[in-house]
Amino acid sequence: MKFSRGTDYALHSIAYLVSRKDSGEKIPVQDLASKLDVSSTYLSKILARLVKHKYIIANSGAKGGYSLPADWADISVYDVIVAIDGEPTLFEDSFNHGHECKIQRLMMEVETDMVQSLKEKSIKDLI
Amino acid sequence: MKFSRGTDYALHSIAYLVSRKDSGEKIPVQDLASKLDVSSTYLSKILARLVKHKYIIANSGAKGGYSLPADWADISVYDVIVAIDGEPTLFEDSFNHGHECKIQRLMMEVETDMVQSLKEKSIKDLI
DNA sequence: CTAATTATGGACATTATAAGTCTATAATAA
DNA sequence: TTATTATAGACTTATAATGTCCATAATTAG
Repeated sequence: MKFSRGTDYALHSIAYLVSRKDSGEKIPVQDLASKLDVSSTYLSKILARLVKHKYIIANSGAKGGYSLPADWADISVYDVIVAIDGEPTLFEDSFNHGHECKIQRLMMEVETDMVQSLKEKSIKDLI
Repeated sequence: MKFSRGTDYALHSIAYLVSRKDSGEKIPVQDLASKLDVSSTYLSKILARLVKHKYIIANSGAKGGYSLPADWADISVYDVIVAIDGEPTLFEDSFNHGHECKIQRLMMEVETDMVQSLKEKSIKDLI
């Protein structure tokens, strides 16, 4: 019933990138990892998924690191969650009674509301 | 990011009890277990938690089984979830930056909305 | 009363998944 | 061309949910 720690790492990483965006510097994973007190190899894996989705930009080589794309302000908290954990689903009905199952339908409503709510939360709100 | 299967078992069990309440019969765990195709020993453990919270009534002995309390209609989906999984929390901030952490605050909003939504869903809606 | 029936509880085993590590490789710029 | 950075795969570890087994307690039909 929780989002993964990876999502937490991702959100904090992006938040840090946003806070530093005006400096123009690229931030290597080591910097982020020590900031968040997480192993850099593990954080790498998390960030790689954000790169795949183009929510951050990876720059190899000396003076490289991660930076934000031009359209960073459009990213929502929902986007980050999907990139890390996949589609958030609150409830998996073990007995697939299908659409006529009231329990399923009821929980789906809650899930839909939550997703909507997450989509409305922008990365901009993390500043 | 999901509610446990136990919650699913619990909701379906209660829904069945509700659907049969007019018959006045007590439903033994074997009946519920075969209905849901779950082992009865495991389902027992789930139901025991509902009994502790007085959401269902256990009756030992021959012709015994589970039944509903007088105030069954007041039970919410939220109540059942708390009884089985404990308080639902969507997000556990690994870096407890406390209240000044925007990420934490933002996710807490989503969580609060979800809890509110679950509290509004009544067991009556499962009929 | 007593025997059959039902629930409860504790210890244990299993499984699934998240979390994390290690190491080799690819990319890039100084 | 070398140092620096990211990527990727295989692997281990940790943790929690899930499930089993068996002994015990409660209750009621007969």
